[in-house]
Amino acid sequence: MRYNLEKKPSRFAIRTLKTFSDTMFSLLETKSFETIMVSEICQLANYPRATFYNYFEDKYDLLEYCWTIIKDKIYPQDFVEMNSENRVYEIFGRIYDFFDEKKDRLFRILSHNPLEGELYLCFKQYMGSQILDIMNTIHFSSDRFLPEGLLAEYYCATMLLVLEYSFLKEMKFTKTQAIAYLQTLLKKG
Amino acid sequence: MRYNLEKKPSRFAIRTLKTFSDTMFSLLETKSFETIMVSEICQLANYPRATFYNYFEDKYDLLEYCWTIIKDKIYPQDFVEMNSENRVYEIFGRIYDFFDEKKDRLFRILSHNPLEGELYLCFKQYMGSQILDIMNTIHFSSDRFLPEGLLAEYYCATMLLVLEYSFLKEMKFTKTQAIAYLQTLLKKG
DNA sequence: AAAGAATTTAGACACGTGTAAATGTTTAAA
DNA sequence: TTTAAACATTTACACGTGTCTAAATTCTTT
Repeated sequence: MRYNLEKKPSRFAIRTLKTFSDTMFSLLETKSFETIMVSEICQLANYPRATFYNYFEDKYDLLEYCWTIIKDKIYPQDFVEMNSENRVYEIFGRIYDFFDEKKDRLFRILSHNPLEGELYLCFKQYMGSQILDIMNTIHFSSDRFLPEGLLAEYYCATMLLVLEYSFLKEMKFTKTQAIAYLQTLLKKG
Repeated sequence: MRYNLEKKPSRFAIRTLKTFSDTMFSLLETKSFETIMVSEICQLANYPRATFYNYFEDKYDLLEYCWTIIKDKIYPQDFVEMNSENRVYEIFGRIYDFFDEKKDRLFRILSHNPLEGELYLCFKQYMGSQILDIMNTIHFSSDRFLPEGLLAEYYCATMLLVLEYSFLKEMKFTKTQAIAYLQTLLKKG
């Protein structure tokens, strides 16, 4: 990201960032991320290429910015007050709800972007890093045998797996089904 | 892959494929995959760029070919005769041994290619797809509640996680440690 | 409303990529 | 040894990328 998101953005920046991310999202409903070109984004957004590069390193950078917009809507700040045990399932449930809410647009995008494609990988990676951050804040007292970091990554990977199966592969689990599967895998069932 | 690996390769092809993959491997010990250019590979391999493109789509394609060379050395064909229960740990053990054997070169390569880099991702993805293929041949009778595919992916992801921790992150588990951790996570411990 | 700061713009540039056509070279079989 | 197919080489080209500059425009602040 070339533009500094920390400081208060100018009207310039707000307008430009929104235009570029909107354009990316709508392009993704049209074609695969691989075939989307910076020039194309700029043409649709009615900005010269130089402006694009004022804000983003490349198209991957813009994509990641798009995910951060989504994230702000998924993760409210009230995780800390929950008890450790149920936090995993609470978080999982929220992410499930978010996906469920946006599933129309999600499926439209995925119809052009296969599971082996770049978009899918980038998104999965981003979700993973976000969930891992949350998992790392949880102290799992139950299991002293395993290293903490390993356990956090294990929880994260398993959550991602069930989410993936619930929404992105052929089978579409309901929320209760998905949580039951997660509990079984995490041996709480 | 532009070159058809199914048919019997000519002397030309054998020589060329080996030269390119050797060059890639030795370049990876020198610098990051991101900074390696096709032109650079060709210069070191003493082949014109056009020859490269006769064999490979791009540098990612060559990288994947490099993995297939490694794979042939990891996976002997005698998996089928093992009983389902222990096959997971047997496979895990073999992959552990393979990594352990090659760890010097591995660390040299990783010193130029960080965990967030392309090389690491590509490799992980390739290992994942290979392990998943094997897992899908195993029928897990114990758990009828969970969908088969989900279970296979779960085993695959968990194995990858422990391998990653054993070799690629700061902590270096011994083989028995690693297997014990895997067993605990898969709730057999 | 005006000065100063920040942003946008247009165009040119060097670079790596991947393709295509024409031209040599090697291979293996008759 | 000859011959045709397969392969390698050379060369040239079109394309997208990312960088940079200086001028024009828009925003912010006073």
